[in-house]
Amino acid sequence: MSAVRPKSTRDRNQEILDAAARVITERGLAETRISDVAEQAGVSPGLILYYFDSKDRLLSEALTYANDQFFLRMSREIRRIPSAKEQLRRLVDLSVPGYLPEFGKLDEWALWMEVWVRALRDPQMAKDREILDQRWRQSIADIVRAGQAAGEFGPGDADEIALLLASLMDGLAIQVIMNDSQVSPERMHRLCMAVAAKELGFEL
Amino acid sequence: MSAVRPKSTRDRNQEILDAAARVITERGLAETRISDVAEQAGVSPGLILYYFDSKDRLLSEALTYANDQFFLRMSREIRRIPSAKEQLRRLVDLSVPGYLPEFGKLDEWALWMEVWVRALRDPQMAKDREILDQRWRQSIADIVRAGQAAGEFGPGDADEIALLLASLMDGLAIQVIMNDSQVSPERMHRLCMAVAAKELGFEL
Amino acid sequence: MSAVRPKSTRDRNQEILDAAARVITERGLAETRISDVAEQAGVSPGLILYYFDSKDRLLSEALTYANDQFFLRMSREIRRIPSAKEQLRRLVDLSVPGYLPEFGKLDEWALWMEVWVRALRDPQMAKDREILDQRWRQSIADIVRAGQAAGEFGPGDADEIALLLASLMDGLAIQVIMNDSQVSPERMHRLCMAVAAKELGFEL
Amino acid sequence: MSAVRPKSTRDRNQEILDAAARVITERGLAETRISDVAEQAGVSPGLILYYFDSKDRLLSEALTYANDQFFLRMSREIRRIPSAKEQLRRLVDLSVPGYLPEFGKLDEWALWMEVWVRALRDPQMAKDREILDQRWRQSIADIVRAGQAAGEFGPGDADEIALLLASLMDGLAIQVIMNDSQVSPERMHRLCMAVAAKELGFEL
DNA sequence: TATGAATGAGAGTTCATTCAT
DNA sequence: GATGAATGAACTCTCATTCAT
Repeated sequence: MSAVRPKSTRDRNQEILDAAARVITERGLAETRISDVAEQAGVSPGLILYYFDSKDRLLSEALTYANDQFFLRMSREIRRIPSAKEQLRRLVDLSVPGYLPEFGKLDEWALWMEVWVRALRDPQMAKDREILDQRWRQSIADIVRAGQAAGEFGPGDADEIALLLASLMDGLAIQVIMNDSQVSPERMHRLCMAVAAKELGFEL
Repeated sequence: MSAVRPKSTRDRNQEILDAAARVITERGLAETRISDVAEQAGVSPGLILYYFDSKDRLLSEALTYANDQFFLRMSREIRRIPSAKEQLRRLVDLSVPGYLPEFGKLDEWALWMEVWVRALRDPQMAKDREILDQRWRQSIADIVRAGQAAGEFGPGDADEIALLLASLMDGLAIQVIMNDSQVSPERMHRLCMAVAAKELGFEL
Repeated sequence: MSAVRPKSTRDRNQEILDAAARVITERGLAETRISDVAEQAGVSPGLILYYFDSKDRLLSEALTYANDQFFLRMSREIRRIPSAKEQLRRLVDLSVPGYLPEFGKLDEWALWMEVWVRALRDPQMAKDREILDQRWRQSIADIVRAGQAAGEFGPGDADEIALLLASLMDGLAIQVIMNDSQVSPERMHRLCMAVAAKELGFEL
Repeated sequence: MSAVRPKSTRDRNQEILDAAARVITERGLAETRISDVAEQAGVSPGLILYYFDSKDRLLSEALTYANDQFFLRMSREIRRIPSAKEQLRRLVDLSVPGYLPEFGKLDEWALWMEVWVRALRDPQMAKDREILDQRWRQSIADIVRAGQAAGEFGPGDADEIALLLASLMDGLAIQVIMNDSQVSPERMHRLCMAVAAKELGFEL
């Protein structure tokens, strides 16, 4: 009934983080101002600082928040797939920027690269990044182990293979989101699956 | 008030680019001020703008310049090694951050990551990055082809293997320079060489 | 660090324009810095840019604003005078710099000259100047027509006479505010009235 | 024979003043940089300061120099005309900006307006301006007196009439060079000649 | 004379942050 | 909770001026 109802702290927090992630994706971390985030969130710049103590805090939280969201979405989706091989394929599908037309090219990876650069000098960010990355590799390793247990994959050190695949995807994704003329999403996808097939001994 | 002996334009240009690269490595692109570069170069801030029309121009040039320098140094060194396998090993040695104690950990890779982030929104940087990256993959592919011609390596698409190795190194290096507790320089080195050995059919 | 009680946007706007006009009058357009205006207005330099997007914008607006104020003050005063001849005399009184001891010599005319110079290259200023100038000549022409209707003045093209008188005052005022030793305020006043009397056929 | 021959101090001085006048006319005093003048003169910025002690000095001298040149050119031309009435007409012809198609519209007047603004706060410029202006009015008065002596003109205070005409031309010229839609060069010319005819009792 | 590298003193502008309302 | 006026600390960039060559 009331025209303007104050939102719960929790809602506002998320709204602002969402807005921040969107702005960072669009303009890059360095070009993101508090007022941009405020505008995107439809609130005043002052309110941003009311919820987050400083710009730095806001941006850090936004970066990990967005990555977290991505991870959760992907996990939820993959958990529903019965075959490990298909899980792996879906994971690659979703990780190759621009491979699935329904997802933007930049979105997750651009943020992820900002995380890297920031983590170089921000210890908290570095810590967060390590956690996120290990969780990511862990979930790949889990798929590998599940596939091995199910007989879908051959033997091999799951953690080593996970590190290989995760790193390869990182390295290739960089070039894909840069629109490198020689590294198309399709080529990235093919190479990732080829390496996975070779390492895990399955047919493509 | 007091003028100092002028240097040749060419020298100054390089001096300033060197200084800029050093500052960017140390503080990060976002935290690099013109006055930092000036101080590092031992000149006045005004002079920086005298040689480079704007801060943006300076930083862009510094990034590609530094990468170029790295590539040339590595090429020169590798060219002197007779065996392709040893060339590859040396290339990995030099690429793994912190693997050789005589090289700093950050240096090249930190700059390289700044290039990525910047290239996302700066078309000129994007163009430069693509050129640098292709040259890099090319030189790996050349080693592969030479090794195949010499019978050191087994068959395989040299360009594909080069892309695989280059991307893998990119992805792993990120984690290594982040001091990821699970990805040491040694582990990165081992994994790169293992993949190379497997793909190229040579003994470690 | 310490914030001061905010004023209404409208008030602040006028305060700043007033301050700017005062500073321009005192120091000249070329020597007017944002910080001068800020100091004069008793606020921080940042606030000036908060209200006016740029220094240029501020100065342009200040110039037309001040001229506008002058015109309104003069109009209000003249409207109260019943006789056209006396209206004309009062208009000349107020226009001759330094003629009335209670008015500063520079004030309006110095600003007006800055408008001229700026209008030479600033299209917006040129447009504003034309409007202000035509309004000014119009109000002289109106006095002339009223006097003719009332039989105080003889016949003649009111617009032509207005242009003559306005231009003559412009040209003379320049020399008066320059303190030209041969063109005193009194001489300017006498000459203007003499020309008016001759053109309009009234006794001084 | 020698490729580059140093110019005489006198020549260089004039070249630089000419260049400065041209730049000021084009860009306005406020936007004139030493390097602009240097470029226009085809020399290095350093040399400008070698001939003129400071930017201020240079600009002041350029302004009076250009005005001086204009006055001398006009005087020379008028002296050759036998009839005072025709002398006066020619003087008006040359003074109305844009009236004679072979002369630029801005040129002299734009510089002259810069003189006014600068003279407000620069005592030396003020002194120079007064001299130039009195010389100008004097030469008009001389024509008037010559015409009266020759019986071309009726009686009247020559100095007063000169002041009237000079001021009227100043005031009208401002509007003409501003491209005021209601004050064309022709209208200015007509009005000046009409006032002259009325004051001096001659037929147009 | 002439050049142009080099300096340094600003100036405008941006923007995170504060705080009265 | 929410706003937005206000501050002030940077920072980039400009430009007159100097001076070794």
